Amino acid sequence: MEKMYGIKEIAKMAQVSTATVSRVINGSDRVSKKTKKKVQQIIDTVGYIPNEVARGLVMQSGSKVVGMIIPDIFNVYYAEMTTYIEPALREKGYSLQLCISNSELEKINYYIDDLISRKAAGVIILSSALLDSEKLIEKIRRNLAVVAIETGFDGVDRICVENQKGMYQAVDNLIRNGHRKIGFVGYEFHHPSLLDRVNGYKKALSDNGIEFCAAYLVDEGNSTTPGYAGALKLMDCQDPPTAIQCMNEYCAKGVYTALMERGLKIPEHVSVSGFDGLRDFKLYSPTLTTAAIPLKEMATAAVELVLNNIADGNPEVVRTITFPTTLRAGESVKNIMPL
Amino acid sequence: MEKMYGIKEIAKMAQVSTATVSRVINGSDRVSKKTKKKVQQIIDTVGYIPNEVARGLVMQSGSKVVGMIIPDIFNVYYAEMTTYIEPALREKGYSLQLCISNSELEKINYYIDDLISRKAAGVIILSSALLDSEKLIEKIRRNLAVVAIETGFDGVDRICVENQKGMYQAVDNLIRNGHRKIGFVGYEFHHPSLLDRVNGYKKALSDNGIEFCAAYLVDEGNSTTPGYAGALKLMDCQDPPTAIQCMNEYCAKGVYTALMERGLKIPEHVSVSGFDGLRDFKLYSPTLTTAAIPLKEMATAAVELVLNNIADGNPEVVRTITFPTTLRAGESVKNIMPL
DNA sequence: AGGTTTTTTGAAAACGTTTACATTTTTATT
DNA sequence: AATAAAAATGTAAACGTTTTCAAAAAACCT
Repeated sequence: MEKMYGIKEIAKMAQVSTATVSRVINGSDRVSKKTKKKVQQIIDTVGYIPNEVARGLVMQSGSKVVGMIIPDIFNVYYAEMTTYIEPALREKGYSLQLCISNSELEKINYYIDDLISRKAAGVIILSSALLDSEKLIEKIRRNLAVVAIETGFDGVDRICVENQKGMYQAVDNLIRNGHRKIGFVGYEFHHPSLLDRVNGYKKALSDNGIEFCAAYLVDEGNSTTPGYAGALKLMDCQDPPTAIQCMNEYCAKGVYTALMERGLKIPEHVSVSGFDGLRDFKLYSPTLTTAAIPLKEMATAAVELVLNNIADGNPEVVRTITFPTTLRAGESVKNIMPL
Repeated sequence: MEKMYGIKEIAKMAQVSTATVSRVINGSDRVSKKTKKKVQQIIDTVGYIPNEVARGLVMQSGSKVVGMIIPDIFNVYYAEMTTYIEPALREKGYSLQLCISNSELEKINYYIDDLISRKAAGVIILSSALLDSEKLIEKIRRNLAVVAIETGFDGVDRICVENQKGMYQAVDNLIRNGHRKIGFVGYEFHHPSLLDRVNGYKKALSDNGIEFCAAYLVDEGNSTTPGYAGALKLMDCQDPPTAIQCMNEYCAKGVYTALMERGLKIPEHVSVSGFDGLRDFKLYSPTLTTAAIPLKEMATAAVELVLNNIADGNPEVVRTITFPTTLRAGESVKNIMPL
């Protein structure tokens, strides 16, 4: 990693001042065609690349980096988010610093300090856990443009999903297909969003005059293994449900496996309905009827918002953008309505 | 995003010089206990966080950032890599800049320039495509500590997998279980590693005196959908194979689905064998027999190597570290050897 | 006390840029 | 050809740190 050419060397070679070189680099300014050409030539031949660090220092612009704090890149929900956010940022000239938090407050703290000290321009926070450190939020707000996606963070701009309404629709759809015994797999409280979903389930039932049955609500966690276990548990009820609503698609995955192993066909024997609409699960067979979250739109909105906040500073009064889900019909729900 | 305290403000408040404050911040140096305490107190109360940008500039240390260029974060292979690499870097005080390339050379070029201009310390490159831009590699080598993982990059330190040997073992295992009609799903040439795997398959056959049958080699791509199609194609042979070896686990996923849909039990009717050993696919049922790549060890080695190169500069003569695979027995292979 | 060593501190340069302001050159106007 | 206006260029300060070197203060000897 030998000594790089700097603007000074370029200036000397071109026999102009560093100011002129700087102006050439940054295009815009007024430089004569002749010198511009001369300087550009030298820049090209030596392959000079401006030092963003120095630039950031003098311009007080911070480095054009946006941090993204996520619990886990392995979870396809976050992976898909990342897939959308990174290009959107890059398009605007920003780089993405990936920060994997495991939902640990300590790590989040570390990353925030890191981003601040690196003069990152902003941060997008995704978290599956409720965070409520007043001090942390204050620190973030003072130093970074910030937006949170579906997170318990209060006091910063947020991108949200209509979890309750979405779940209501999904369950209502089951009911409209004649189901009245509807199990719910994947309950676990560690995030308000999840609670909202369960409330949507309950509300759909009660609005349709169906009594909530505790045995139908399986609360063993919201990933694949609990989904698997949950489906088995439901099928072992003395009066098993005819349909299963899942907290998310990880659960649905487990439910599919469990039902298949039991020799129960979807949707002939049991209907299944999901939540999230992730790209990775589109290959299910039979295709899953699911309440799809507009992940891409959310990602775009988050980037837009954070860029806004970079430009204008975080707003005094926080904004919340809420996205609706869309019920995407698949083959996993059967109409059992008596004619 | 108000004006932050700088070292100057701290110095003024503490009534010392900036040099002293700097020394306190960086611990090590010789400062009297009294002043150290005084300064530290002020730092703590105002919540001063040093400006890494300025620090990087004067120290010529570059920013403590390592880029990671990957084709696609959605692919769990890369997601799992990322999961291991990020914490390993963080532990050493480095941040990860995520660069999603879609295997496009143009984007890779962009990211490299970006990393260089930001004075990143190094870059870890994963690529599913063969890259051979002499000029690009030269530029990388001159400006960044670099290591490539399983990539066609020549001329930089590399982390590799014994693809051929691994596939040989996997297929050999099928043969030892009595299979002689062995299909291969997922062939697609866009990377040397994949070719190596196919060669391993062929070699295992020939070493065991089994003639290679072109109809058994399905080359429609190496992801889930082609895996699905490939399995159907194989089963439609007039003399279908008794076992299917997959290029990777995405293929295996498709194969599983296809066989299930055909009502073919694994391993009773058809044995299936995979490659990669990714965490995400451990939930398969029946569990997949697979040639597992030591992803975590590779990630650790990559980080170690890149840190070495950050410290000592890229070596004159490139190093290659090759990792063996491990055959992980699951339930997907049945022994049909006649007794 | 006085001198010597050691410890602690500060002043100022340096890192690689951008930019306000001043100066020089070119162009336009008469 | 002289002058005014516009365009191009250069000088030097600034960004927030670290660090070298020198100076001041403290500690230790006789």
